[in-house]
Amino acid sequence: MALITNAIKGTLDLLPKESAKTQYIESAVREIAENFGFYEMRTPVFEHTELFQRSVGETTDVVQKEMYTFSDKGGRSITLRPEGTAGAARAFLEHGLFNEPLPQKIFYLTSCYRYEKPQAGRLREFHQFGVESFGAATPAADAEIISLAHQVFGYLGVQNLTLEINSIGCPTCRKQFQEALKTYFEAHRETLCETCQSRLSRNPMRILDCKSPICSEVAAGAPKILDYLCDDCRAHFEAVQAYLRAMQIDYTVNPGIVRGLDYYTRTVFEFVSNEIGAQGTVCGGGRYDGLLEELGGKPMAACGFGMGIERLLLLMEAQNTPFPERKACDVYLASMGEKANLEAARLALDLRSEGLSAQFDTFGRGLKAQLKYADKIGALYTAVLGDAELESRKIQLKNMRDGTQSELALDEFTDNFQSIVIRDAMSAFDAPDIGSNALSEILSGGNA
RNA sequence: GUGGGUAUAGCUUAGUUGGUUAAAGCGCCAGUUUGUGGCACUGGAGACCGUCGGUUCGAAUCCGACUUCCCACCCCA
Repeated sequence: MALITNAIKGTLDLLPKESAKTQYIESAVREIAENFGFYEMRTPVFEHTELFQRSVGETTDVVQKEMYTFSDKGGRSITLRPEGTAGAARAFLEHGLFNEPLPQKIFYLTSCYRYEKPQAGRLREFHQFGVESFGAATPAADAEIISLAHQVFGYLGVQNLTLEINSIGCPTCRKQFQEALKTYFEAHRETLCETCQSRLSRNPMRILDCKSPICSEVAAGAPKILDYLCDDCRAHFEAVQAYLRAMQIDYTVNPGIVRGLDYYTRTVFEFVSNEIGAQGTVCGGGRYDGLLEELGGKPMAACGFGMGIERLLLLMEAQNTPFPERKACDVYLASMGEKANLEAARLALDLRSEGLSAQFDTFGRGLKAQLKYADKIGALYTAVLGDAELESRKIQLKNMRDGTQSELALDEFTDNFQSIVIRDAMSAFDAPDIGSNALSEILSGGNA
């Protein structure tokens, strides 16, 4: 088949077969966020380019080479969001949410766009679940969002994730640290890899998480940020850890954690896996006390994280995490003959309005083929409807799992079928005798 | 942006040292007598062999470029 074109590089189509898994993750994440008091915010896919330059940082890789930026017809420079925090912060300020009760706790579940070379766990369009706690300056807020992410992983049954935390200090203590780093690495300049040599002037903190064995050996002896934290930052970091211990969340302090977005201050953290390839960070975030002011608002503390949905899914699949099955078709209405076809359509609508999943033939198949189809789509029951049934006002109901067949009154089909579905659900829960007695009463009501 | 690998029906693959209508399994559709799924059998649809160009009497097969997807660097979720 010669297609006109294919999907854009680094993008994925989510087909019906796979969408149930993603929906499951999304609904889990929504529910947990709300349990924590975080409510959804939706912002546009695109923003003024300047927003990301100011928030993510002019010198970051994301801004310098990964953004989808274009001019619209009005000559504005527009950028597809490369991450979720900037838009959320903008909306928070624009709508005066700082006048609402603080902290304002929001979450988002959206697509993000980064022009990168695709590889395992890295796409050009990907999806993030993110959380922001605006206005909260205390260590409890850092710990709360970390525990939220932790709870998501626990709920979904994800295993073997390590939580790594660090503090990169506030602008004042970080400056001193960077000076110290620079002089240290300057002394080892010759042994560093090429990229790290260029990092030396740009952002020496990056050298700390270089994967080259030589660089990491040099980095091991480098000054530690934790030794340079000012008293406030140190106390904050200690308190975050105290909260994590109190909530029994395992973590390791990794002084090498350096986030690539400029807005971070103090706490930074990552949930990392080694089971999904080189891009192992499933969730990353931290505190960004300077961002709101940087965007033109009053100084206000905040923290948040982003979680990669595709990476999470990848990880769950790698671990064979069980997913709930998509709701099956309760009943397939197999019909033959013009009148029966019409009756099937009417019945299906009736069943559906009662919240049952019902399907009928829209393909023009014969009876046998309809049964076959019902089997393929996993229908729990098939109702056979022909002239004879129309005549006798009784419908043949076939249980597709055991093949048994029974007769139901056509005129009360929906009600009768509904009780059967309820009975099935009860027996799946191993219903006690009292329950089934009550049910058999219901069942004997309108049923032959 | 830099490397390495890859490309044949919807999917997974076969295709001999270039040689006629490119093959199989799965999947899809239909049938196996009259109104009943799963199993089996039979048949059918479905591929300009990633694209363009080159070599050749002749290219899925050889050569080149481009593209795709995969993996790693880089960076990040």
